[in-house]
Amino acid sequence: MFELDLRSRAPIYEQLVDKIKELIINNVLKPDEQLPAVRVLAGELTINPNTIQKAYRELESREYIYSIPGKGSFVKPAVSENNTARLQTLENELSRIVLEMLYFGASPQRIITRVKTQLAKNGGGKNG
Amino acid sequence: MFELDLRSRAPIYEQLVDKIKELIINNVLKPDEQLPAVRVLAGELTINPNTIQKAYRELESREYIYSIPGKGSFVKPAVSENNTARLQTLENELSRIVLEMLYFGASPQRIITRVKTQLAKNGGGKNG
Amino acid sequence: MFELDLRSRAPIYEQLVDKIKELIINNVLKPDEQLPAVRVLAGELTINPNTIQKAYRELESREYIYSIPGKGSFVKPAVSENNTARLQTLENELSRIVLEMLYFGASPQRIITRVKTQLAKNGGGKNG
Amino acid sequence: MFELDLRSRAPIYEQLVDKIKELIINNVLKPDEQLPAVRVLAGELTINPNTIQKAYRELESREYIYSIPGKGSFVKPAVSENNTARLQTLENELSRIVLEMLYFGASPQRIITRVKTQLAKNGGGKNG
DNA sequence: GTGGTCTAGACCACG
DNA sequence: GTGGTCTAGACCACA
Repeated sequence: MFELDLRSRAPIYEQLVDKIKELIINNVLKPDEQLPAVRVLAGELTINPNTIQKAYRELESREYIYSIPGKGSFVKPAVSENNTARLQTLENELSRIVLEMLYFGASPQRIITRVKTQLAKNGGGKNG
Repeated sequence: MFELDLRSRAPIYEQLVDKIKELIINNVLKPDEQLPAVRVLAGELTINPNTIQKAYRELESREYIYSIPGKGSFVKPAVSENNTARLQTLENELSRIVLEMLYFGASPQRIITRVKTQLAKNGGGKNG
Repeated sequence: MFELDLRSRAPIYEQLVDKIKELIINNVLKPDEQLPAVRVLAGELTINPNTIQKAYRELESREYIYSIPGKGSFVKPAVSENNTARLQTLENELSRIVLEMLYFGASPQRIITRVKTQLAKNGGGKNG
Repeated sequence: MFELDLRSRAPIYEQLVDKIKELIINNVLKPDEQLPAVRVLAGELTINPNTIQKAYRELESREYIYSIPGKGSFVKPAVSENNTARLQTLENELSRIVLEMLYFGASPQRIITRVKTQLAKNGGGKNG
């Protein structure tokens, strides 16, 4: 299910967070779908259950998933409202990256093309 | 000159690196302009000179600045060549962010507009 | 494991970097082998752990080793690609040294022999 | 006469030492030829006379030049004897570099060719 | 346990 | 004056 880079500088739990976030955003994990149980995933990835736990807690606090005690963790359906703050943050990041690409010599054309390609792949339907 | 968040999880020296990188990319700090002396900046920010030095050293190894012992630290003029690897990384980040914006409800139109606005501001001249 | 010259003008951390680099290049330290822990090595050499860490950090940014926080530091397997710049630098050094050897009276024959001997020892297999 | 990189990390006096050493080894500065006076050179290079002084002192202690008080500094003729120690050092450097080139993927053939080319250019006559 | 961060304060090389 | 090096010792995050 996941591929972790145990050699990476990035903490394992953070890699997990990013991977799961990615799967959710790409709609691979559907809304309200149950995530693998902590122990199961720990077994599969042969890493410490505490690390999984930490990743899930992190995802929960960032509102990508929700947990029901005794039942498990589930993908939280995205709400297209009240995300102003988050979108603002993302827009700032976007600007920063565009600027940095220009600084390193990317042509405006190349940047626009890249964005449009990405949008063509994912922007047509509703989240995927 | 800078605003640091001493409570943040991000190390101070890394915040410094990011801020200065930003100032350089935004051409606020011009090529070959001298950066504040280690001790001076440390005094202004009331943090340890070693922390500043660590940030400067990091920026130097990432080729954003250069330091001349006994003289000071200076903004390194950008060379727009052989940045393939860096640009690749940035493009991946770009894709990720576009995807995440879509997930949080931003319309493709809004994203494109934002990018074009940014390019209009900075893509015409020479990073300025 | 190492011998340091504390009186030398060369900084301790730099001597460390050179020694370790040498051990890696000579395949004494094998790829993915763990380096001594910062505190352990500091204890053995009776120098400050920060100095060791500085050396390790330097080696990491030069891509000779990689560090996993909480795990340790390890020898990074060499990738023989895109080292054009580094090889160029080394070739210049090579020329300089050959020239200097001639100046101090070494015969061309002696120089060639020395190089060939070195290549015979290490150029046949895979750096071993 | 010289080109100094005032932005380089390398101290100016050291750059001077290297440049002059190079000129001597390449026989551009002939044996017993007088070097430019400290003040003159300082004027030409617009750097501090102390820096020139330091470079000359360094070259003298390394036996590349000799100074006659009140007269000036002169190129010291190379003696092809008693250079065993120096040649030993150079051979070690040579080995180190060859090894490092191999490590970074240079073929033995490429290394040999480079050395032979250098020898062809400079190894025919007596010092150049 | 590991490496990473930060502080306080000393000393040195350079120009 | 500048940046560079080093020490001593504290605290934190990760697994």
